[in-house]
Amino acid sequence: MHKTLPLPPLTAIRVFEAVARHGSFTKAATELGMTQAAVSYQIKVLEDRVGAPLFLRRPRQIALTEVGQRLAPAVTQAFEQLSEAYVTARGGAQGTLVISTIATFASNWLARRLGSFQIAHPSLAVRLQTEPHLVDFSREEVDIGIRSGRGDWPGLAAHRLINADFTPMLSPSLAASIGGVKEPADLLRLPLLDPGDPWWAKWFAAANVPAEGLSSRPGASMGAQAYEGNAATAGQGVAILTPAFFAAELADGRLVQPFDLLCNDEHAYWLVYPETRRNSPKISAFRQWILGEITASSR
Amino acid sequence: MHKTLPLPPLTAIRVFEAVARHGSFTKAATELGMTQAAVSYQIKVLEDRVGAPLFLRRPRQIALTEVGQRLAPAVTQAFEQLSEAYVTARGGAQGTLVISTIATFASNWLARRLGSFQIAHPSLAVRLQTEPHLVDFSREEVDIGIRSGRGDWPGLAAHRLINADFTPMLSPSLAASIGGVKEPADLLRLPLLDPGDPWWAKWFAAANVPAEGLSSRPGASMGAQAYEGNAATAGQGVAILTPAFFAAELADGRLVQPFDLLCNDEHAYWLVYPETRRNSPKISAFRQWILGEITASSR
DNA sequence: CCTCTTCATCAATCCGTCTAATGGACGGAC
DNA sequence: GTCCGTCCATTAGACGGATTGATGAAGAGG
Repeated sequence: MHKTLPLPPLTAIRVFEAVARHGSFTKAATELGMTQAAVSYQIKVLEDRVGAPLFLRRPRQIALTEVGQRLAPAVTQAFEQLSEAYVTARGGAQGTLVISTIATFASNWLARRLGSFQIAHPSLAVRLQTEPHLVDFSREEVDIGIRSGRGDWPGLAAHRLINADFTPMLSPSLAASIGGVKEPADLLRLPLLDPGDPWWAKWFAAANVPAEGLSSRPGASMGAQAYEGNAATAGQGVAILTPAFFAAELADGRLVQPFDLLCNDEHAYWLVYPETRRNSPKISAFRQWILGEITASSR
Repeated sequence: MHKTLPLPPLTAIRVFEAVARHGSFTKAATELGMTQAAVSYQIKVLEDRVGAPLFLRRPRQIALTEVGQRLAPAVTQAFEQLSEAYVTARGGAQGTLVISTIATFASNWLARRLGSFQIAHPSLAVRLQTEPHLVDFSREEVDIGIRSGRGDWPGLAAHRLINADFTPMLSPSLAASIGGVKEPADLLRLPLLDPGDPWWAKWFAAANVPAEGLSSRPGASMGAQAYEGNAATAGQGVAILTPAFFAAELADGRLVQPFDLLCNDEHAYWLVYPETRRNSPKISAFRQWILGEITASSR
């Protein structure tokens, strides 16, 4: 049976290391930011534990005893290794940012802007994961998440990015094909992309247009805004989309938004991360960047 | 300019090491002899310092994050090194016993008994240094000292070994050469070894023998009991010696002590060592042995 | 469904560590 | 020699980090 004898107090070892390196209690105290008295105390503690003096107290200088000489190099080396590992880990911790997002946001918003973040933070590697559900940050190795919801996740900090507003959009040529879209009811003369989407019903209701049997209308059901947006851009029909996801298409005229009427879903897209990590450099870097992008694009 | 970033609390690192090794907070707590709550706290502290989670909290088990994986091996290695160095140092500290003694005691008492100590403690290497003055234990690498004096050294523990008694001794044949030594004055008919030794004057005074001009008597002055003892054994004269140093010669008849009258010097031979080290294994081993030898030889 | 195990959290406590002041020992300057 | 500056040791006292014990939440297994 082999009983491992307990290590002496590590603070004492650390102090010993500094003293051995400097050959002086006072200088070690300065380096460690503590009093010479504290150093003296710690050395005494360690000497008690080891069972032998570690230093010879000579006038104006100290010298390592044989025991001390045997201990010092290994201790110094161990601390160097520890320090190096810590720095590396810390660096690694700051070097990779793992984002868990939902596909819609990734493809319609993040993808085309992420480049500017990477340019701003060249030392940060970004790993983008799209997952249907909000990850549990304590179980998965994820730094930040982007999710839709109400922003009320316990233990998580949440910043509202964009509202899940929706309104019909179509290509200018498709609008022209019926002589322009002047009022909401005009849309019913065009093919609706995914007419079963509950957003259509909501929007027509808000527009005061009776629109029964929408879900029975022929049309494609694609389920992801990116696809519907592409289809609309190609002039294949009218899609009901979140404008913030198609700012570029609206700006350059590939899509038009015929009506100002926006509906929304009571929920929004949020940036979320564990409250406790709010000060992590990479997290605040990303937060700062994305919130800046949001205000810039809504201007 | 390169600022060394401070290491995180070492207790936290130690806890982390144990947790990483066991893959369990609870088991690590058991190994470290503390509560699971304390382990949890320390890990959190370290995670705060590192700036990233070190473990993924999965049900019924934990797993290292990437950062943790990078940190753990180096930390374990560093602690192994530390532990090994500590054990070695501790072993070395206990493996060598440095005795600083005065020549007289070494040659007349210690030398012929030390063997039994080494047999009793085969793992202890003994280094015997003879020095005229009491060393300063805080400046010289010495574990124990044997010195004559009054036993009142501040900061030092002192055990009386033998009194510095003295009485005349001579070889049986020399005594027979004058028909036997019957009374103190008979000694004056024989050559005295080192007649200038103040011990002679003291002893004759105590014996009520007028003995003027002792120091002017012809004789050898050797100054060390060992030499005088040898000379006396060889029948070259009468020496005034400390009986405890010649127990063997008295026992086997090489020397005789004609009178019971002992004088002494007010001082004795002492075993001394720093009070603070009284519990050091090698010191108590030696103390126990030498005090046992003393009582055995005075029995 | 209940139980057991695991980790997280909280408030209260304890003890290890540190500080400030002081003293002793020594070396160097004058 | 005397004074001064530097160094380490010691002490009492205060602070704060570490620890505890109780409790809660989550999940696995019977």
